[in-house]
Amino acid sequence: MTVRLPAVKSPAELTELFRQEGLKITPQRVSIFRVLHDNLDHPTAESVYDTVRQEMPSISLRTVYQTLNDLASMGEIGQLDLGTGSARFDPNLDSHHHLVCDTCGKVIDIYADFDDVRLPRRQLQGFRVAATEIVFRGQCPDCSARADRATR
Amino acid sequence: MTVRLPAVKSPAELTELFRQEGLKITPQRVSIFRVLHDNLDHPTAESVYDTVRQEMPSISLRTVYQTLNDLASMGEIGQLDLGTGSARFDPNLDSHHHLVCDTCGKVIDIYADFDDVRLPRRQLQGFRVAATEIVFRGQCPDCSARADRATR
DNA sequence: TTTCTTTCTAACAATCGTTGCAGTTTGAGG
DNA sequence: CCTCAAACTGCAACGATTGTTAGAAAGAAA
Repeated sequence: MTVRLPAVKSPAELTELFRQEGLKITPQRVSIFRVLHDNLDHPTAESVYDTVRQEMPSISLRTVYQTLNDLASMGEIGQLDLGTGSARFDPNLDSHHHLVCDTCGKVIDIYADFDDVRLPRRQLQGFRVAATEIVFRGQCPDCSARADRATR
Repeated sequence: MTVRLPAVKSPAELTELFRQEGLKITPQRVSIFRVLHDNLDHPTAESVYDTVRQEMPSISLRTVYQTLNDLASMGEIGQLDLGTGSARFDPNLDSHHHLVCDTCGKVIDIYADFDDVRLPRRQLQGFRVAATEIVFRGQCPDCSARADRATR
């Protein structure tokens, strides 16, 4: 098990990338880039929307989804489904794993390689494995405390 | 890494369990029990519905959801969200992991304990981990073949 | 700068999986 | 049988996400 560090792309870099792809640079997109860069969390489309709307109240949720999907298909951000109802976008591209609170939905990154999580060929049955995701599920300290209080 | 075997509960056992809980034994429920028992797959509510409907055309999708949720909250089946659009119910309760085809959504059980997948306390930050899920993502043999054919 | 083409955005409607609700039906104990 | 709480059905509603389209705006060319 090895420990590593996160890494994200800046708004300027993303802007340049869009330009190279022949995509237009709009204030909406730049705003979204900024929010993603300032956010090491795992925001939902809705939460990016809420943040962007503070500086650009007219933006539509549709545009946020569109831009996040574009970024995801360009491979610039990741997309997670952790069973919390809505998809989460992950500005952190490093291969990493997740610690999820089943009570409040909070998500924490785990930077660690579990080198021995490999399947023997016999179990693969011809599958080509492209990625291995590990999700640790449980309760965050806040929710644990709240639960303890309720039981008393 | 250790290898183990699956296990499921029979319709009779589930019936008995419901009786003990004071829940009624209805033909709908028994039908659903049977389908789950014959199914080592990871059916969606919709697919259980389709199967049950063959012998009981009048059953409603609502009832299927209801019963599956009941079973899940009694801890008799598991519930998975593997990002394939809809929730999957897992009649297999043994702790196990999953191999998912990102193209067609097929899910295969992996019976193996990865004993060394543990988080050091320093990374836990007070979290209580209740379960560890490992998802291997990739392409199943069928979809690989189809993709190869398309590229040629 | 003006014009033109192309792409984007906003608004709205539609879809999908799932759940809430209201009225009707039914299993199980008396 | 009867009764009655519990379960069933059908449908409406809901949250997340996507399709559509008219109008606006960006970038290129003149």
